[in-house]
Amino acid sequence: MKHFSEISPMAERVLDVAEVLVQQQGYSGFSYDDVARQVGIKKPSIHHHFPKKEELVAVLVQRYTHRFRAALLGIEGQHAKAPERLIAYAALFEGTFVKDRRLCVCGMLGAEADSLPGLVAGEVERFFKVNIDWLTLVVADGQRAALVSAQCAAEVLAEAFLCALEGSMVVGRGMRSSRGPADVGKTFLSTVLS
Amino acid sequence: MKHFSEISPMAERVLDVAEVLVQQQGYSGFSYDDVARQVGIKKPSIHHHFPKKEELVAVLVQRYTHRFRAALLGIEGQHAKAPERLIAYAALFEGTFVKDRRLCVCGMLGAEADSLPGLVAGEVERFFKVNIDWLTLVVADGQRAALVSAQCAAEVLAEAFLCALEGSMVVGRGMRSSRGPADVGKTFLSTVLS
DNA sequence: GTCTATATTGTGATAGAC
DNA sequence: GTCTATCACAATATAGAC
Repeated sequence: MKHFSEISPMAERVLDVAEVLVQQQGYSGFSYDDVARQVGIKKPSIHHHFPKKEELVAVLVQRYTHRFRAALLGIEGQHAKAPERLIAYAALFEGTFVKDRRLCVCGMLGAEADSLPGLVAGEVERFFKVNIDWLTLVVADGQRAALVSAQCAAEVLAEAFLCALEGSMVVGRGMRSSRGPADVGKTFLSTVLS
Repeated sequence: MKHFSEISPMAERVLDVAEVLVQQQGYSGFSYDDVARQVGIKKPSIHHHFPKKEELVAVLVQRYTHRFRAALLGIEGQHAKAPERLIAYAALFEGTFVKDRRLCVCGMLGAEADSLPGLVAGEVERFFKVNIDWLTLVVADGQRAALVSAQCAAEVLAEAFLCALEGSMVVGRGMRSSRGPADVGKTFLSTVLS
């Protein structure tokens, strides 16, 4: 399989379109024809860049995870303390959700995990691991500085926080109204930060 | 559209099978043929009971919401205080998830909300409203008794709790391991209960 | 790289016999 | 109520010309 860093500009455009489609319709909800129409080339041309759907989406998730890691690095550079970092993390999800109530790519694919090809499922798993690992480090740091409640283990708190954010997008979509990830994240943090 | 209380035994079996398929594969991920094979009758016979997919799933969600309300009533009968009620509520989700990592029907459909027919989207919205309303009453009661943190409004806390539970199923599925709704619910509550 | 054409399979849905 | 047969269409995917 190709690595996302060595693909052509047109393949990049394909990924851009497919990413939004995954966020809106899910893996089984979008087709090569949807992508082709939005990109402005024909269906077989999409197959030229990504022979199989499984590969297209796997590369898409790889790129998504990579960009997420870059954003996490950005947060580390902008905020020194755990509480600010966790708020900035929630803002990442909010930024996705405010654009037409788009879901996190891996939130959507996580829900569909049962019917996902192996390659894709593996990349989704990796995304969540990366996020929980990073959150665990931030939470543990906050606990050492007595800025975050030490009532629960860092890893447990980290995972619960991630679940609340992912869930807020699903629930927010299911109800026409409701709060977004920023609000739910703030609520969660208000019970955990000192 | 038919009401779920006045359908034949065979239609009930169809709903049973379709419900699990929705939880595993989502609305766009299952087909009338999948249902037919598992029920043991042919595809057109499914259409006889539910002419359109939209109707089948709408009735399915109606029944799901109804059963959920019955379970909520059961919790009120078994537990008097808010903390116990909230723990029992999380156990409801855990009960679903431990069966082959099944998702909440409306967690799955909420993620797919963008590509859902109107009838179905309406029923999903109703499910979430019912749950948040009930949770809000329980949380408010707990706050009055000083058993639940009054730092946040009852409704806000209720919605965050629901999000954490729905999210725990999505994330739990996306990672091969991870905690289930019971663990995540417990973590959330440990920060909120006195 | 892109296209037309096509293979193959699957989908929701209907007609009409039993 | 269930079936066989069939429709119209959409899906992933490939062959081969340009």
